[in-house]
Amino acid sequence: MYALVDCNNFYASCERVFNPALNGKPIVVLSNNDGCVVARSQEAKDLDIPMGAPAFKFKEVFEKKKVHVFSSNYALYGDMSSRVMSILSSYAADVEIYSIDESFLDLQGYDYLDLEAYAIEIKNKIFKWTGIAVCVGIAPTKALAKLANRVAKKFKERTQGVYLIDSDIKRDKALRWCQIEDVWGIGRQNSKKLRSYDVKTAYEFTQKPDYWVRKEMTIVGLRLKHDLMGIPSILMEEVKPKKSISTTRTFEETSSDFEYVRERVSTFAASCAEKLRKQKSSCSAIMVFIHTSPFQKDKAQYHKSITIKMPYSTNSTIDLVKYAQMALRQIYIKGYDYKKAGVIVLDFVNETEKQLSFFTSENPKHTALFKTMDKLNRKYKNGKLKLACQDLGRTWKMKQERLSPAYTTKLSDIIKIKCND
DNA sequence: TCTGGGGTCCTAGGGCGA
DNA sequence: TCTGTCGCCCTAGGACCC
Repeated sequence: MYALVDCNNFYASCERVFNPALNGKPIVVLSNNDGCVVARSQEAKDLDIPMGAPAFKFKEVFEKKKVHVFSSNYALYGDMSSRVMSILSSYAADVEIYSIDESFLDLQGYDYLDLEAYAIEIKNKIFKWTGIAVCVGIAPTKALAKLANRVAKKFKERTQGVYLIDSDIKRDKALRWCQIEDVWGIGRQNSKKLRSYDVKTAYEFTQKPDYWVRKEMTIVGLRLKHDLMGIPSILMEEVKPKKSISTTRTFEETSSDFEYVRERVSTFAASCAEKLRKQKSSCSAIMVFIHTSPFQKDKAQYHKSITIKMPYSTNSTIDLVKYAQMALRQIYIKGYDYKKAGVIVLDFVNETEKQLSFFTSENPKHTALFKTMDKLNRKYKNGKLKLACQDLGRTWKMKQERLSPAYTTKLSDIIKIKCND
């Protein structure tokens, strides 16, 4: 059996833990740059504020309905997440951290326990120790555990936040209840396609023949179908090293100026280089993309990406910026209004296992140079050392107008309690 | 005025060597 | 030596997740 433990309205719950005055009030948390709604409390959901709603379009609703709006506070959410995950690790030998707010627990060999009671214990301990409410779904496969969790969340009163699918009858009942677009792994495109074939529920999906599912939805769809039927096909995953690192941003305004885009791409490449050095890796390929705003439909659209293989693997900011600019020159076309760009680095090797190239290699001085630069940048966060091709006047900071304190990770932000004696 | 960012996996189709 | 086929690798693009 597998358990899926999922935190309820995670970002909103984190904000509430240290600010109980928010209990019962609608809360939304915005994405980077305060762009879209990425998390909502139940009260905000009840106000029909959709996931992904652009914040500027809902400004009036927020004011009118007294919605508490927060910028993403990743320091807080990351720390709260690791507290929850560390509790979970004491309940199963194999825990797969699936995302910041959910984990799968492999409960094979735990059949001698009363699994429902076990799940209630997990739920209660997490709430007691962190203040975060979770729901637990337990089933013979991961996709069914996801579904069980959905049932637990939807019928919280009846299930007390815990639901077990442990019989064919319960499985069929849940599958018939679950709309096709709500199935884990069925996205917008696939649900549209399935609906066009009159497949409306998870149950109807499992009734389609294998060859049909394989043909329409590739091997991924077929694995999902089997998993939903109770045949384990999506297995626990171990922590794998990263295959790519990216830095991508939407611009504050559109720009057709090459120099502006070049500066942005250089800064993104520099950021990737820093992330690479942090995890002690080098990369040997770099991908750069640029595109116009898909929302400005009246304007000419363009999006293009290019991958460049480098002659040696490197994590030097100077090298990565050089190759990123080289890539940009190949895809940039004058006359378009660009809105977004990004740099993705690929093909990693361990920093210490770099393959030497016969003709060209990384300048050995760069290693020492960037070691020092990283050290200084960690120490003096406000006076960042940069390359000259980056905008030196700009302290690149995303819009975060409604950021809550980093209660658990910054000494100056720790809550102070007044004692009246 | 203002619509996120960071990932993974899979497939089709072309190039290429055995 | 020529040609066809198979399978591997690579890339771009699309789908999915949170």
